[in-house]
Amino acid sequence: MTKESKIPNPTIERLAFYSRPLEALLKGGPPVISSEKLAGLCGVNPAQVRKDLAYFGEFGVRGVGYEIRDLLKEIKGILATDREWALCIVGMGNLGISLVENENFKKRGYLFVATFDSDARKIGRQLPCGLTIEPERKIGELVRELGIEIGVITTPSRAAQRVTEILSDAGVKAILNFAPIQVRTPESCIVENVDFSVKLENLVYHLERLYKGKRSA
Amino acid sequence: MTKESKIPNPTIERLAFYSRPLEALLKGGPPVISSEKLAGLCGVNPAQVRKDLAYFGEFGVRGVGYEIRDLLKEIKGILATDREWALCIVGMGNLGISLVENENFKKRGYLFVATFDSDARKIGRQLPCGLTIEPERKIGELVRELGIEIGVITTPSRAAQRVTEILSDAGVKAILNFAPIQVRTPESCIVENVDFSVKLENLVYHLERLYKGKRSA
DNA sequence: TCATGTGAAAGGCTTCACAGCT
DNA sequence: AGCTGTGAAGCCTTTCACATGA
Repeated sequence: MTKESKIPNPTIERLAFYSRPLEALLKGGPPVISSEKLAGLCGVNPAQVRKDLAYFGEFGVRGVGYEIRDLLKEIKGILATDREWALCIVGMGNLGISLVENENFKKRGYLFVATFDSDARKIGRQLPCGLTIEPERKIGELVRELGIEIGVITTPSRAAQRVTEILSDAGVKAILNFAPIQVRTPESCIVENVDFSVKLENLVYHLERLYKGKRSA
Repeated sequence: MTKESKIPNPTIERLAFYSRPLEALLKGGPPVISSEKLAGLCGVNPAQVRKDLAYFGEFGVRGVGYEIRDLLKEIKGILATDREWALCIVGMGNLGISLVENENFKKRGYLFVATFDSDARKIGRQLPCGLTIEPERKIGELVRELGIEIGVITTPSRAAQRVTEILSDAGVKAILNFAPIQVRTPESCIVENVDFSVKLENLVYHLERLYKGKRSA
């Protein structure tokens, strides 16, 4: 690619962010968009949009803007969302089920191909999406067999570390962890955490400040 | 409070983060913890921990560390999680249900007191937690009646903007949005977004780079 | 003329290193 | 002696402002 020396992490997050309105804009409207307009839709600075994109190449036309279809293709190529990824999920409570059944993932190429739980009462149950809940001891076997690269953890906190180890031993290279705990992984395995409560705590902190009449950003 | 001139946003997120292991440590073990140990548990730099806490006061004892019980109390006071918050949720699909039924929220004082949906087939259904799904037109009435300060959006993207407006008109002051779309709100209403796919896109970007043997942080 | 691409400046956050207490 | 609290340095990210090119 172009120069790609060192890409800021926030840039990667924003690329994913940019792709959302671009997808919507594909379905009608002008075929070209300016950095200013895209920035407006995403709530960021126009220069930010240009700089983010410029890390990876020159996708725009000066005086005109960015061709939406091309831009989206480039972004998907950069993020590697132009291919399908096989995922498994461990912990089939309400949250696990809601993720597996979520159509947004499938649309974006994230395919759940196996589901696991440790609860004997859940094992063997068939889900609406067609998958059957497997026992945790089958993780190693199925990860290898199905070429699963990403594991999703939706277990209670106390099980998260154990499951992380099982997954990384099985060869999973990336983990999306919904348990509100910091899991340790070997170098070979990347983790992203999703913690809803942290977001709520952010909100209530700022709410409280507003109530007290303090100015904050 | 102390000086509190301008608190970095990441500091607030980390405070929530710190509270997780502290809660676990309350149940046994030594009553005091050093910034180094807490930092280790959270995967951050010890100086970061000290600086974060020092924005709000002097909670530690030099040469000793931080009293766990006191520190947790202070953090909860700062984040305003030492009181209960009334929430409502709009969009009772699988994700909505999993949030309402999630015990973690209740434990932290986030109480769902009303649930809404626009689908006539769902309205009137009683949930395991005891709440009944109400029609969206009742949002205004119930928000006022129950003193709801925070709204959670788990609708499809296309409904998210409309619901945001209904909620903010009703007087909700903060919104936690799970729809993968940027919603616009009046100044009086704060938003936090949770987008699972963005996290996955981050993971696959880094995975792809690893496969290609490129070094990245 | 218009909007991109990009050095340079500004701003914000993290880490260092050590003074200050216990 | 040990660990906190904190100015200062360093690093990273964002924003500005304008040269560049359609």
